[in-house]
Amino acid sequence: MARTINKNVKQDILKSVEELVAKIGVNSISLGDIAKKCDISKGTLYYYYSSKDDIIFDIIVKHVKELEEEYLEWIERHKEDLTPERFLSVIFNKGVKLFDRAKMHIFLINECIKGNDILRDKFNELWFAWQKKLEVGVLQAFKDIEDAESFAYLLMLIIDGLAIQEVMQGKFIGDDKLIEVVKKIGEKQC
Amino acid sequence: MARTINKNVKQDILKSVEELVAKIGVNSISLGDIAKKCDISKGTLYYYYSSKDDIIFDIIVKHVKELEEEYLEWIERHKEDLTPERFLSVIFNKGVKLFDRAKMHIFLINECIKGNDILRDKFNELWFAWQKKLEVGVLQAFKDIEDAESFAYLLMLIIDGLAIQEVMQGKFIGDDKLIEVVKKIGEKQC
Amino acid sequence: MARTINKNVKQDILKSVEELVAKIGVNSISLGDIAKKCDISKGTLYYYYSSKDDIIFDIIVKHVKELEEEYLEWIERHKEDLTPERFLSVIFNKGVKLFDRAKMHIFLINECIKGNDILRDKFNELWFAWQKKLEVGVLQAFKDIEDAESFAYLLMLIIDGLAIQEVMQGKFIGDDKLIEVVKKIGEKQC
Amino acid sequence: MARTINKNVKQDILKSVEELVAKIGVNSISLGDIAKKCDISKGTLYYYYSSKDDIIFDIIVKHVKELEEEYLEWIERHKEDLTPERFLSVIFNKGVKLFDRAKMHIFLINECIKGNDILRDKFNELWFAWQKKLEVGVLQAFKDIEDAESFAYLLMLIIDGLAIQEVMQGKFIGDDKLIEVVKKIGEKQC
DNA sequence: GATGAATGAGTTTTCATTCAT
DNA sequence: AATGAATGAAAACTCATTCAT
Repeated sequence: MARTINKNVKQDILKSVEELVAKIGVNSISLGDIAKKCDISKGTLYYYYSSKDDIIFDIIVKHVKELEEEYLEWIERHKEDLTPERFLSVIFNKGVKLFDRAKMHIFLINECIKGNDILRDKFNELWFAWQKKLEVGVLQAFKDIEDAESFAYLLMLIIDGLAIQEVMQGKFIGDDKLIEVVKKIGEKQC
Repeated sequence: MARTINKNVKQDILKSVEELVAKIGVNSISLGDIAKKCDISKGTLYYYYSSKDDIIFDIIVKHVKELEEEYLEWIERHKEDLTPERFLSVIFNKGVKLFDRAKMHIFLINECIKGNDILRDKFNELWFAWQKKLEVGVLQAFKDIEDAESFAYLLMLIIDGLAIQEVMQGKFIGDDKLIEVVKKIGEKQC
Repeated sequence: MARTINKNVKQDILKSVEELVAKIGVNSISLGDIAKKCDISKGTLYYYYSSKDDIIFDIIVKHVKELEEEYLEWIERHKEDLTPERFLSVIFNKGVKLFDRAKMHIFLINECIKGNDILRDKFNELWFAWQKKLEVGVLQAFKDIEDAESFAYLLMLIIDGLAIQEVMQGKFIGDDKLIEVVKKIGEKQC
Repeated sequence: MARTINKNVKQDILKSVEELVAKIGVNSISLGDIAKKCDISKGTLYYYYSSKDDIIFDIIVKHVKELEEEYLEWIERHKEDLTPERFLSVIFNKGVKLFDRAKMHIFLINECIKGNDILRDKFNELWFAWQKKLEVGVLQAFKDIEDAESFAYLLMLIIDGLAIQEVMQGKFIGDDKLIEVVKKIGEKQC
């Protein structure tokens, strides 16, 4: 019998899992939790996904795609007045935090490094694609930048670092100070 | 009265767990695995530690302490010729990576954010203490630095970001480029 | 090697176990708990007692003996003015409750019926001996009593029933009412 | 493995647990024992009940409800000729004993007092409800009774006491004598 | 398409008991 | 006389997965 997959059910599942992952992490959610949240049976879950890993894979793709899309949208809206401050502000202050996905971000990374190479490679691929798009924004915001690629890379590191800070609820020095420091990199020097 | 715990067994356990955590992550190791690796019974494990969390707690303390110690040692050895390049090099290239603890670092963070507040607060406390020590190094390496605190904070973010990169085996742009970029922050500008 | 048993240590153990049993029940206390409360090692515990059951056995003997002694002492003190009310009052209101041992009483009974026949027979033997002594008190308090034996037996049932009420924290009707009801049994009727 | 669909799995479990509890007590039965007796897996047990306490809770409700029902049925059948003797006889001789549940009764009480307040309150609630129904029987059997409430309470104490006697296999004086003694309470006095 | 009963291998944890010192 | 390190068997509980319906 050929399977006819109902897209709506799949999306329902993903949305529910996303919420659960963001709350309690990948390892802590059981398929029972997911089924209950979706108001479907565990059997149905297995009709749409062949394993728990399968679900997580889809979540990762969705997560990075959404981060990217929301970023691109923002850049598009502000392309006229893209000052370094505003650019860095959206990256830092609103970056992973804006989308309220810091926790999921870290949880997913953790899942990737537990041994699932396919998952990890997919995440890296998507992450790298985003970095390339970040470069475009960097060039727009910092006219005099010398090495936009390295700068974009640095921003990605900082985003990951901030995600960790966010989930760890560490002492944050404040956006203004952070922006002030990083801004210098893109500015002309003597 | 006062229990004299066999230090060797406790250290044996910690070392084994460290290796296992670095290999397969906190959630993936069972107490059975640990006991087998140490060649002791599960009962003995509980003689030394009252729970799995207890063990992880000790691991975290050990992990951050060691990172700190090795860093301080390095700074001490190089205090005569602490150029910005060398300083950033040890932080970035050798930071978490040097000690081959990136994976454990991320795994431990993940463990912290799963809901164990005590664990998380301890990690934050230790991490903040290290940041303060980093500030001292920053001041030594960058004579003209304006805001050493923010810079040290940035470095911590980058270290976390690099740890993620390391465990995810993402495309790394190379230390030289990264150092070049970050160095600018500490330099005088027009 | 002949064992030289230190009476004081044994008494220390018994006292501690008694307190623990009264608080959390026989099954819930571990030898570790006992050792900690006595401030001795588990090994020492095994020097004085060959098993957990051994300890419980001693506790039971001590428990019933003390109940009996305190009762006899009280009867002796009040033999001059032993009204039915006072007698029933001490049996009911102060019976098991007086000695604050209701919980232990029930816990011990439970232990006995779990399969340990030796324990059970010992308890019964002691309990029956006490019943016989109760009969003497009954005869003193109720001059016109017809069947003192049955009455004493009834009192034993009530004491057990009250012990259960006590530990279950059920709704108690009040001593006065209970005394009033039971008193009738011992009184002349038309 | 042959999967035999059993619609009455929950009832099977309860019945098996009841038998085991009556035989060896609550603490002594493991979920493994139960599963084996029901010929199901431990997993299945947890499919129907979320914990051991959950099972015991159901057992308690069932136990008290059944005691009550059988008593009410009996009263209904004998309402025409409810002499004091017959009434007391069914309460004492057949009360807890009749239904062969004395052991379970005590075991359940013991479970309640070990710290499980919810269990205890439930038991008390049910027990009190039964006492109220006993009062009705008392009024029917003893026309001249003054304080039916206290008398019913006394009967409850005696039932508990008899349950203990039963499980402890103590020396029983005989129903006739006990009935004779208690009967006096309900009779007119000078 | 969808279900939910059933599973079994896995997990963490407890604890009475032993024994060399 | 006393200890405490070590154990192993058993406990309660979890959960991804299967499959007949």
